[in-house]
Amino acid sequence: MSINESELTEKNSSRGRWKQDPEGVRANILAVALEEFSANGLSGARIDEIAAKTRSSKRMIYYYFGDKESLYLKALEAAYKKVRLGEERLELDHLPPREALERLVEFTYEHHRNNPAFIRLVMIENIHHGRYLEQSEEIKRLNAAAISRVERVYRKGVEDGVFREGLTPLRIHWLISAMSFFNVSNAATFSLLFSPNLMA
Amino acid sequence: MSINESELTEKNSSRGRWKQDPEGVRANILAVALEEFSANGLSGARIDEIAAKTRSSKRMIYYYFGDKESLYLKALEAAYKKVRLGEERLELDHLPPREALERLVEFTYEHHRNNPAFIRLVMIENIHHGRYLEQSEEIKRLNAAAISRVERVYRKGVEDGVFREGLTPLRIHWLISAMSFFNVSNAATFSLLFSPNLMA
DNA sequence: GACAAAATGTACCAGACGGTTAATTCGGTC
DNA sequence: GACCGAATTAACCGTCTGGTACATTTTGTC
Repeated sequence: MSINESELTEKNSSRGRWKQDPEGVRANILAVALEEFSANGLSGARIDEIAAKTRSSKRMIYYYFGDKESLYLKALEAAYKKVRLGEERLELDHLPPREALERLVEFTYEHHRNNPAFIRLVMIENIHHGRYLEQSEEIKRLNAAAISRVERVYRKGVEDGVFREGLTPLRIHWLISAMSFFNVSNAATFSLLFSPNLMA
Repeated sequence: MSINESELTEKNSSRGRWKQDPEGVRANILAVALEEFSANGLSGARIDEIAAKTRSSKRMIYYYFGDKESLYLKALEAAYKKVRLGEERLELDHLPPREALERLVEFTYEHHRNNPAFIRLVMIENIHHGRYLEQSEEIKRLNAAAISRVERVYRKGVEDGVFREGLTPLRIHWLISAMSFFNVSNAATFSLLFSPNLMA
């Protein structure tokens, strides 16, 4: 799943001797697509532009992904996979509830801060009313797992008496997301409010 | 050029007598544009589509607004004008600080909830890194005024001893916005988490 | 009612863009 | 070393879409 950037630096000087590397090409296209879609939106992104930034060609995009929308969906999937996998690696179940929650919050905050592309993709998807998210059983599964993780931590916390009752895992997830998300998502419109004459 | 134009077929049965209403046309175009841009983004919105939903024509859009980006900017401006004007009408200065703040929070929350088109436009603008907001002195002015309002309320509140010190008006504005915004902005991706099997 | 200026209608275009066709080359296999 | 399917290339294509040219109608003014 990692993108191997080694070799491939062959100069096809003598012959048209390109290396075949299907998985690499796929991953490379996906990475570029993620960046482009997140920067320009689904309709704003240009297949030709994506192709140009890729190590391969436009034809390959269609060969592996079929059409623009499918490519977008795969990019979205990849982005969600990354966050959720990161959360899973925290191994919250092995921690006392309070620390688990702290760790989750910190991870989420840092992840969002370091991955504005993900945030923008989610914003874009929300503008589409989640039309594409909806089509991905994979993403639904990943998100359900995320909620489960929160639920396990919360339940244990309530049992231990360190968390108050009456909250739902969904609400907790919402709170964590909201605070971490908005900071990044609305950074642009907010940074305008930091203009000099406002800092009096 | 040819002699026989044969144009009297049925060009305008009732003597093409359309009404002229510049301001109305302008406003109508803006309203439709706001809706379309907020639904499809800057690149996703179609001028032809906007024109079709308008009472006038594509020609008029270009006559009054020049090009697509300018139209988008004017729509964005109109949206901001509406919120800020709403805030101004609250007349917070005439209220005790605590009530003023409550009133502002409630207004913001309700406004965002009732104007998802505005929220989506702001999201779209953030995806563009605020490239267009930046160009509008009008919006900057409106936002600065909004911060000032918060500042006056906060300062009076601190003087009266009902608010604690150490906060900045910007931070307060941020908090109010964040909580009201996320609810609407991420409604789509979150509603998927409400799927039946998650409500256990 | 003549005239200019503002406002609107009609028809059209050039380029962008998503997607395709058909041919070529690679990697492995027998 | 012939053969086949997977991978890849290069050249196209049809349509969509932002934008325009030009004619025409309305309104205000003298």
